[in-house]
Amino acid sequence: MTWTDERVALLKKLWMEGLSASQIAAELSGGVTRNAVIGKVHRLKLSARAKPASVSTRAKAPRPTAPRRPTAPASPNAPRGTASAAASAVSQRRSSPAPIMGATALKIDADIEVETLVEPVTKAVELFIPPEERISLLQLSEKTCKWPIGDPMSSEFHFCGRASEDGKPYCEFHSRRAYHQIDRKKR
DNA sequence: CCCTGATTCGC
DNA sequence: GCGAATCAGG
Repeated sequence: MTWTDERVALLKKLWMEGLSASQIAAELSGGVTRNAVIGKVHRLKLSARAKPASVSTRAKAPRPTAPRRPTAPASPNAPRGTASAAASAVSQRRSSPAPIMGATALKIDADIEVETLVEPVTKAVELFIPPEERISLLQLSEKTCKWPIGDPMSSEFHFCGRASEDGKPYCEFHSRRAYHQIDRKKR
């Protein structure tokens, strides 16, 4: 398939409406992949989309230096898994499914982070952790699941604490809760 | 594992 | 110009 004016127009429209590249690819007929969409979007120089304002930290140009095209169709080899054992420093700043916000007044500014502080702790906890396994904030380590459970204001508040594997911040169960799309539907 | 956009570079 | 492969991140 080629990029006809119509297809490009639709691409622009959908992209500006905020649809993801894969969604747009699905709309456009012909085996168009999301990569094709993204590539086109870049060529059209319209990757801006509906940016709120500022936050244009575009400092991300890796430049791997290594050749990218293997030429061979499907290489059984997976040159992945590079160096990762030396992990060590476990940066654990953001990405907390539930807000830890104390009652203290932390200046929140007008950041977008706010949305994150809204729906996390819906109703009851979906996973019961035996009291023996519960751990407090101070007991968290690099190998414990850091999924918060309960009301931060309550004395019942605790963290999952089960083993988190491979440098991940959460155990397998909560890793899904954290990353996997919950309502991947819509459209 | 799922997904997102960003980038590179052979074609 | 195109887009698969790859990266980096949630």
